[in-house]
Amino acid sequence: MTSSLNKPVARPSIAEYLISDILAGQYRPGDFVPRELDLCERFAINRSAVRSDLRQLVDGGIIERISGHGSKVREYSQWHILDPQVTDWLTRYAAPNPDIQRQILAFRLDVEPYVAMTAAKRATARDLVAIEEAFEGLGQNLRNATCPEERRLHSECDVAFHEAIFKATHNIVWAQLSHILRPSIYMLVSMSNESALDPDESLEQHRQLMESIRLRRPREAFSAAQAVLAGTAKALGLEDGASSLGCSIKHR
Amino acid sequence: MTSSLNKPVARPSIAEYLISDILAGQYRPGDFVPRELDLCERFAINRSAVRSDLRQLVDGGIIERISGHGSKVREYSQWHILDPQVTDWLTRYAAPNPDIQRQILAFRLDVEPYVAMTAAKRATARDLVAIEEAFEGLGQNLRNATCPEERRLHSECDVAFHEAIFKATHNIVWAQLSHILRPSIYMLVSMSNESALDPDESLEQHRQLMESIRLRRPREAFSAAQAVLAGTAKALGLEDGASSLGCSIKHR
DNA sequence: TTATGAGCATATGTTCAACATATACTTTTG
DNA sequence: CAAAAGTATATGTTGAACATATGCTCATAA
Repeated sequence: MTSSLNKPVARPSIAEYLISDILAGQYRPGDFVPRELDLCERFAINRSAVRSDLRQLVDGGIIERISGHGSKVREYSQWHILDPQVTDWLTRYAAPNPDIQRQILAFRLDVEPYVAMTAAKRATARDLVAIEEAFEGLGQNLRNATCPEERRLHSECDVAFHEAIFKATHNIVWAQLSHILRPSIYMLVSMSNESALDPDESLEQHRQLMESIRLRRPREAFSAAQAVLAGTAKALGLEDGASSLGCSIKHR
Repeated sequence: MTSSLNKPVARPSIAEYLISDILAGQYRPGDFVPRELDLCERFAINRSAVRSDLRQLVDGGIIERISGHGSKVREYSQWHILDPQVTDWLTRYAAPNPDIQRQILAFRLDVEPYVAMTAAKRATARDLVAIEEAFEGLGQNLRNATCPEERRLHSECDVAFHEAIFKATHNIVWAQLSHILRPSIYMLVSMSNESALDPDESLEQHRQLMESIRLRRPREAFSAAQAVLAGTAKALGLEDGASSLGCSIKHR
């Protein structure tokens, strides 16, 4: 019975422990992590569990296993940063590399205006409901920036807002991509919401984006999405990189 | 010694067997696949191996495991079609759903012109080498459409061509996305290359795309990429869906 | 002295069997 | 007839034994 209460807590998996150490610089690309048997002893679990966790790291492109030798940390560029699991780890266990932040933001700047534009053409009433509900949540959890729980809710709604727009394209690839990007987006909005920025302005930008989609004005939706992301970039102090990349979509 | 020769052949994994049966309609969404012990007996392997393979299917979002009950096939919409493994299975074991083809093509129509445009702005000499090498390969394996091996090579080069352009954006997210899209792109180019279409025209379209990137003409690259994809759509007989979606990028 | 190969130490890869837990169905009892 | 207890059956977890791959050491011969 009590064990059922402990279960949800879940042991911080060895994967998470190792990720944490890797991101902290304890093990760097090219280094070898401790061998399986040492990990077994250290965490007092069996080898099957260790190997299961190590496999997660392999799937994420984070380590490379060499038979009879050990598990080597791969170069950062090899990591599967579009793997939801990997991005989730990055979100929780690292102040991610600013360069990675910038590149993810640059990618969103490339992509989201188009997604918004497509959504403006194809969104159904049901899609609008989802977008609107997320927007309501944004407004409700706006003020109490002091409470961590409120902040978390606000970020969740922000993510849900963007996710609903992806879904409104009615293209499975975009929809799936939104799932993949979810942790990345969460990371970016969390960080940007912590920054000191006018919340009312941000809310207004989101509102304009939503309205453009509702009124089926693709070009306005395009611009509105750009504005929202520009706000995020500004909050993160990444305007430079963002603007230099933003040019890739200012051609309309 | 001989075993080392047999290894590369590899047993068709249970995952592949099940996928094949699922795609053939043997097991449909909502159905349960045979239980683990039956699969053990059927393929004469141990349960660990079976479970390992089933886990692959779970990772791909294809089945859902219910403790104490069985493994249920999930709805197609739940499948992780951006997972390279999944798309690879789809490529090899199914004449994929035409609707999925259309949506993937629609996605590429949304995305690749932008990727090409960005590549035209940022491509280095080294990037151009990769693009050019792939293009050379395209030309060399053009004529002998009779030989399956030549056809395979041609498709490989086509994929490499697109992949090199993704890489030339110098954005890790686009680069990773190219890896994820790789099997999908391979599937599409293979099918389009089997269709009767003027190979010289296709080659010329690729050449124009390459030249636009070399000469740093983003807007031309944008149009050229559209042309290449339009050719693919035409070859697949998907012009309708493609054009209805293509409007999402005809706004320049 | 150096290059090569056999053999050994060590690490990961694979398989197997036993036990734990979760779910569905059946039976029993009020 | 309904609810609860019990049972059957499936998946989940664990631990040990064995197989294979890799790197290192040492002996031997050119």
